[in-house]
Amino acid sequence: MPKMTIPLHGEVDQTVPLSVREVLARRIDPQVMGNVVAGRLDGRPVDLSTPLASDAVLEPVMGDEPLGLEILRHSTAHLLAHAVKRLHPQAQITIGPVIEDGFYYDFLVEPPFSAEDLPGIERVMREIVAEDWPIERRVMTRDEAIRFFSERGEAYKAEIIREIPEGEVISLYRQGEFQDLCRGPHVPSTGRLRDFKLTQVAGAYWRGDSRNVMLTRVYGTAWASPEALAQYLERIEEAEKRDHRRLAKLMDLFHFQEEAPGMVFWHETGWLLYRIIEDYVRGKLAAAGYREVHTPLMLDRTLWERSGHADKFGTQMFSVVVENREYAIKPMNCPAHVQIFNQGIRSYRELPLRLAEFGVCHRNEPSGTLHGLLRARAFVQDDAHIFCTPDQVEPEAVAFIRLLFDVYRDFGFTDIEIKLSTRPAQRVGDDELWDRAEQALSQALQHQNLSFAIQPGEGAFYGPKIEFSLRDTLGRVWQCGTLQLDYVLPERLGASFVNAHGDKERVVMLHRAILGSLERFIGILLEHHAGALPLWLAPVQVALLTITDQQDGYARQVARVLEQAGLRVCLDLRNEKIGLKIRERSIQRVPYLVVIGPKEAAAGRLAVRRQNGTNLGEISLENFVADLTRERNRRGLDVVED
RNA sequence: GCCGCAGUAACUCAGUUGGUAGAGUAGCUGAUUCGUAAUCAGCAAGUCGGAGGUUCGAAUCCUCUCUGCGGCACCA
Repeated sequence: MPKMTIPLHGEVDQTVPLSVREVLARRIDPQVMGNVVAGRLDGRPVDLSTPLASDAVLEPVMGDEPLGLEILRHSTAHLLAHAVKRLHPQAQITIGPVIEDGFYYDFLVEPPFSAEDLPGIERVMREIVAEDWPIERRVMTRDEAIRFFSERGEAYKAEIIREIPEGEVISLYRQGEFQDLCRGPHVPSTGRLRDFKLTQVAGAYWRGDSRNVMLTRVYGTAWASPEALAQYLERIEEAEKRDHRRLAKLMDLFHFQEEAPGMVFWHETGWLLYRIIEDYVRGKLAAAGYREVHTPLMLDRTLWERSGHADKFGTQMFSVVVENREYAIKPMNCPAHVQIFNQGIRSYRELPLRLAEFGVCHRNEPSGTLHGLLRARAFVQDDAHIFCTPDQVEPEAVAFIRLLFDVYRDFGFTDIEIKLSTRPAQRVGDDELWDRAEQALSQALQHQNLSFAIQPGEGAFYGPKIEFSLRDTLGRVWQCGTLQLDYVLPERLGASFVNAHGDKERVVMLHRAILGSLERFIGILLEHHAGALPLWLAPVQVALLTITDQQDGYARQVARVLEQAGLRVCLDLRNEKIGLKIRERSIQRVPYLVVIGPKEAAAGRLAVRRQNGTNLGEISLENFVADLTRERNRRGLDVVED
């Protein structure tokens, strides 16, 4: 409904104060009133029960607008806590905020809930809804509130109240026998909460700190209508269908197994995809003046001590002991690249020197974090280090950002988030150096009219950095690209050059990656496209499907022509029905399926259909090759014209 | 690493209170030569993640351990 604004002049009767609900009910159709969850008084969200004390401007807050949904979800979080307390009076309530698409509530409860407890909790929630308790606000002093919760054994609530700043109003909301500390506002009664579902349980640390106790977190979702709830649940299902680990099985790309946790077994088709991407980036880097190198997988521990990695990340490095020497498997390539830079005496004339490497890195990621390709222990980055003079930092940054956007566009990603992380409290280098470094990076971004967020204090101790994140079709954000300025590593590993005056000068290093880990990027790509990769990336681009063995000869000829045009072809001559062949290749996400029967063989043509089921009808081989070549070469710029 | 859950045939899963494992798909064999998302029949297939324990007897109960899944913390 259109936003309604009610100026209250003349509506407020000082002797008998009206509530927000009463005033709104005078203007709003009773049926519509059922969707009003709260009011906005001079722009401030308030409960419907709020008495109107003075003239103001009042608007209704509908359940399906963003603020209204937030209120619904927050009230549903209270409902959840209410149900939990009813089932487990000894449980302690802590916090229950609204999050994207839902809410959660953290409890201290022994033993912790498991997923089987959710239906029972949900049942009690629905009972409380049926009881339709009014939700009432009241205000307490700090001491009253602390005493109130302490007496009820709610130590966490009391702790939260102690930390509320002086002068802030402390309000509680009551529904039946349950009361919770809350700023509000809330829906007027529990009967208003209908379209919700508890989705999962998980452990979560009190205050997000792993040194604290682990609480039990219950996640839920709530919406303004059954349709909206159903739509959300469908969206979740859709996302599950896109899971890259599931797609990998269907498409026969890779697998994991117990003996190599977090490390990928790439199958033939998956490795083909991997090489397509690696070769593409390799070409881009070469064109941008990078030199590709290759360095050892493991290096003596002493080098990592000198570089500072052993100190900071030692526990996350794999190591091997042989003949009393300890080698650390590299978690990154940079110290090795410095070794290459350090061979001989470098002149300023050689700078900038850009060293790239597709080297396998290993990081002992904590076991609980592994997640298919998206968080692996062995991976390859499109990694490179630029050794340059301080003056070259900005132009190098500009060139890098251009290259990065070029690459992202080819992969079909245009929605990029940029964050600049500036000097942290713990850092090395003087302020003047940091001023210059931060300015070089931010000017490089501004130079290209890119908008970016600043994350103050989030830079690495050795220099500021820019992070580039992609937003995929499901709206999820993935950090991929990075550009980091580093003054420390050259210092620690003694990397310098001779400047134009013949003096030795410390070189500046830029760490940079565009895709980040190739493994992770492939996982993102698969989920982004639901496995249906753009033509240029598809490991198999065309499947030729024969109707009977009478067409084998013609199909072979067609395959040869397509292969000569540089297309990746699968020739399916099996004695199977065409329906089965189409089904299998569709599941494998082959972009183009070509049916070859007696008709096509006789006419020397092709019956073409897309992976998504669109039938393109009969095409000549010549036109087919031309169309596909064009589509392939367009890469990310392709707009499929159906 | 922490909390919860799970691990049964190549894959997806079923297997009531303990009584020596079952389906669909894939595979193999045979038949079928077929027009746009599953042709039919037969056969074969499992130390029930691993180790230990309880028991006359364990996929099932207990302990330990590994791996995976969902979160949390972490992510150079």
